[in-house]
Amino acid sequence: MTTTTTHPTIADVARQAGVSTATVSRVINKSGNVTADTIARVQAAIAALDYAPHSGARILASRRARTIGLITPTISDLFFTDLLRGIEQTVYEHDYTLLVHATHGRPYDNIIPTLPLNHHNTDGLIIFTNSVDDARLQKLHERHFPLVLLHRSPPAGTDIPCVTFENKDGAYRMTAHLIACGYRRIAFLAGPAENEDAQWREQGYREALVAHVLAVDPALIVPGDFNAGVAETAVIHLLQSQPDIQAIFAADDESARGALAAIRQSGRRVPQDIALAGFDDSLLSQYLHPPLTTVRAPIEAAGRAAAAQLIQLIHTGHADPLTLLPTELVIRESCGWRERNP
Amino acid sequence: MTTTTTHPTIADVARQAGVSTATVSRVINKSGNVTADTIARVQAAIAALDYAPHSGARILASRRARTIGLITPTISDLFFTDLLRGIEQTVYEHDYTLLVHATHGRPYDNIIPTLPLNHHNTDGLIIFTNSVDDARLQKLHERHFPLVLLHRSPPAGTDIPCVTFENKDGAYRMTAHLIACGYRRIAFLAGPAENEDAQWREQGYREALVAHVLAVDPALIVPGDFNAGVAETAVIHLLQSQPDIQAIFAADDESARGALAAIRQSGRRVPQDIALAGFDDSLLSQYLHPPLTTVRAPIEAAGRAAAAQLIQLIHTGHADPLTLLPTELVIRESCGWRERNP
DNA sequence: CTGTTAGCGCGTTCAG
DNA sequence: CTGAACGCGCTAACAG
Repeated sequence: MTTTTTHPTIADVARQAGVSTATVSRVINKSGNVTADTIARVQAAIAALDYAPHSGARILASRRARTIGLITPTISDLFFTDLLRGIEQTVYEHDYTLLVHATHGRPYDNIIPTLPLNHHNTDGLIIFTNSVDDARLQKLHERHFPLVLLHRSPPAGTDIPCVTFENKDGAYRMTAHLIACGYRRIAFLAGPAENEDAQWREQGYREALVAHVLAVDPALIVPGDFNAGVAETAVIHLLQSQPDIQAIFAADDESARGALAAIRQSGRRVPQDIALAGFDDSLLSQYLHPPLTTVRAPIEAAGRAAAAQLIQLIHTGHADPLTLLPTELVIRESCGWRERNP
Repeated sequence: MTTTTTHPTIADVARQAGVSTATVSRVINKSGNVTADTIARVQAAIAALDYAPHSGARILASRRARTIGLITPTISDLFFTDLLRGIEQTVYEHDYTLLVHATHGRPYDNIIPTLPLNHHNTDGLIIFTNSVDDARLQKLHERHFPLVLLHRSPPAGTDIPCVTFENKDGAYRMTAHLIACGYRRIAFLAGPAENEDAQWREQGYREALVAHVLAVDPALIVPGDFNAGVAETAVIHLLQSQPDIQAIFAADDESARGALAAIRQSGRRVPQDIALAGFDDSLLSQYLHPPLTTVRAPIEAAGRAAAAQLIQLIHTGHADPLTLLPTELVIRESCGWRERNP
C-alpha cells in the first residue's frame, strides 16, 4: 500500500523542448556545445515541468555521485556539531554534497555486506572513529575507494589517510602545566580503552610525568569512559583510596564534569583542595563552577581537514597519510596554584 | 583524474553461484521461493565476492529506497542531538535507513531544482523547520511524495502532516507559574519573528497575562533570536529602560543564558532581584548558576513521532494532520519567589 | 522453483 | 551543434 509518485523524466523535458534527451543531458551537465537558444528552451522546459534528474540513474550512468559520505558511530555528541560544521563547510566549498549516516553500533547485515553509504552513492567516505571495522575498511580500500579516517588509525598494512589531534602533545603540556602549578600527586582519569584519542592522552600524561622525574603510580590512573556518570563513580572511589591526590587530569571534559561532582560530594573544593583539568574544551566547560581548565581540541578544523583530504584524494588519488591538528591549553580556574611546598 | 573503483555486480554473483541474476535478486530481497540449497550457494557467492547491491540501480528498478531523509537547516544545535536520536531510533526499528542533509540556508540550484534528498533516493522526507520553502513543499506534496513537517506548519491549502510541541501551552503555564510566584512585571524575551515555535511561545505568554488580568505591556516584549549574545544585548537595554521588571521569561534557554549574563552585569541577582525562566530545557540549563527554571520540550519524542508518522504515511497513505507533544515545567532555582506584596 | 527479458532514467559514445 | 542507440546494475513480470 505504498504511495506512488510520478515525476517527469529527461524524456519529458526533451519532448517539451523539442530536442533529444542527449541535448537535455548536455545542458544539465554543462557538457558539450549547445546553442544559447537551445539552452534557453531546455531550461524553460525544465522549469515548466519542475524536472529534477534522478540521482540513482545519474550515478548508474555516469559512475560519479559528486557526493561524499560521513559514517559516524553517533551524531549525538556535543562536539559533533563542530566537527560537522567543518566538514560541511569544506564539502560545499568544493561543490559536493554531504550525506551523513550514523551507525549507532549496529552491526552490518551479515548476509549482504552493505553500508547505507558506499561507492554506490558517494565518491568517497569520511570514517569517524570506529564506526566501520577493519575488515570492511580493508575491502573498500583494496578496491581503491577513497577513504579518510577521522580519529582512528588505519588498519595494519594499509595507508588510508587519517586526521586526528595532537592528543599526546596536548596531554603532555597539560600535565606539565599541572606540575608547574606545584602539583605532584596527579591522577589521570582515563578514557575508553579502545579509543585512540584516549590512549594518546594517557600516553602524554605518562611521558610528562617521566620527563619531570615523577613516578607513574598505577593507583592514580583510573579507568573512565568519556562519560560523566562513570567518572563520578570512579573518582568517588579514587578519593577514598588515595586521599592525598592533589590534582585530577580527566581524559575528556565530560569525565571532568563527573569528577567535579565527585569532588564536591567528598566535601573538597576545586581548586583549593584539589585541582581539575579536562580535555576537549567542550561547550559545557566554561559554564562549570569553577570554569574548567582544559585542552582545546580543534574539532572544526579536524572536520575541515578530513573533508579537504578526501576531496583531494578523490581528485588526485593522493592525500597526506597523517594530518595532526595542534591543541591548545585553555587555562581557566579549575587548576589554581599550589602555594605549599612541592 | 578521478580514482576508479571496480566492484562485483549481481551478474558476477550469479555466475559464481551458477544461477541466474533473478535468483540472486530473490535471495537478496527474500522474495519468491528459493531452495535452501540455492540460497546457501548464492550467499556463499555473495560472501566470496563481497558483493553489495548498487543502491542506485535498486531504486531505479524497484522504485523504492527503503530510506527516509531528514532535511534540516542546520545540524549544529544542542537540541539536534536529541531530535536525531528519536528519529533514528524509530527509523531503524522499522528497518529503514536514515540519510541526513543540512541545507545551512543554501538556496536551491535555480536551474535544476534539485534537493540532495528527494524521491530519487528516499521514500519520504522529514522536513525540519523552514529548511525547504513552501513552493517546493507544495510541488513535492502535489506529486504525492510522503512528507512530514517538524516544527513548521504546512503551506496554506495543503494538509501535510506536522509534528510540534505544545509551545503555547508550555509558555502559558510558565507565565502562570511566574505570576503565582508573585511577579507582575514580567518581560518576554522573544525568539526569531519567523520561527513558529517562538510565535506560539509569545502567544502563550500573552494569553496567560490576559487570563490573569495583567496588562500586556509592549515595552516588556523584546525581540531576540534564540541566541545568547543577542539576548544579552537586548536585556542590557531592557534593564535600563524598564528598571522595575521583576521577571524575564526567555523564549528559549540560549536567550535565557544571555539574559543571565546581562542581569549579572547590571549588578542584580537571580532570583533575588529578578526572576528568570527559559524554554527547552537544553543541556546547559541545569549547569547555569542558578540552575534555570524552564519548560522542557520533548525533543526526542518529537523526532520519534515525526519518523513514525512518516513511515505510516509511506505505508498507508495516511498520517495524523497534527501531532502536538506536551511540554513540562522544570522548576529549578532561577525563579525564586516574590515575598513582597503583589 | 528457476531462468529470460524488458525496462527503470540517465550519460555517453558515435554519426551526421 | 544535435540525435540515436547502447548500457550502467538491478527488479519484476512472465514463462517454463
